[in-house]
Amino acid sequence: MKSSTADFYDRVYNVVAEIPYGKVTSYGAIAGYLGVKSGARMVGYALNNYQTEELGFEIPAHRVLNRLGQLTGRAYFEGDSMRERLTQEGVTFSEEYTVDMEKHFWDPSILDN
DNA sequence: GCCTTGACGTTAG
DNA sequence: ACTAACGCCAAGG
Repeated sequence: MKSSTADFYDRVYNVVAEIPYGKVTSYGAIAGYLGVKSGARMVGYALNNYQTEELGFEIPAHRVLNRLGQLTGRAYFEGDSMRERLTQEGVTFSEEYTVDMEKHFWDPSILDN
């Protein structure tokens, strides 16, 4: 099978779409799950590309944070919609723009189980 | 076709 | 413990 970049993006969207309500994960976790350990930046790039392309179904990109739980992509959302959505889902913040991922972290690996 | 930038992560100082 | 730099891969200029 041929591994193209579009494939990688598609898998990113698929994984992100599986993130449960009130849970969050990191770019690195997704990249690692997809087998591209050093592709954390590509995950974020994929999400950015998704917003512009818009494939037809929405994905909870606001539940994807960096490994520190910081909402690094909040600038790409309207105002504080990212933080507001997470708060609305019951996600707690250790700081204004830092999620307490110790309690809400979701590991993509559970998809294999 | 080369150089810069970027929703990250790890290692070195 | 904190800050700086490098590595990673893809896209745009």
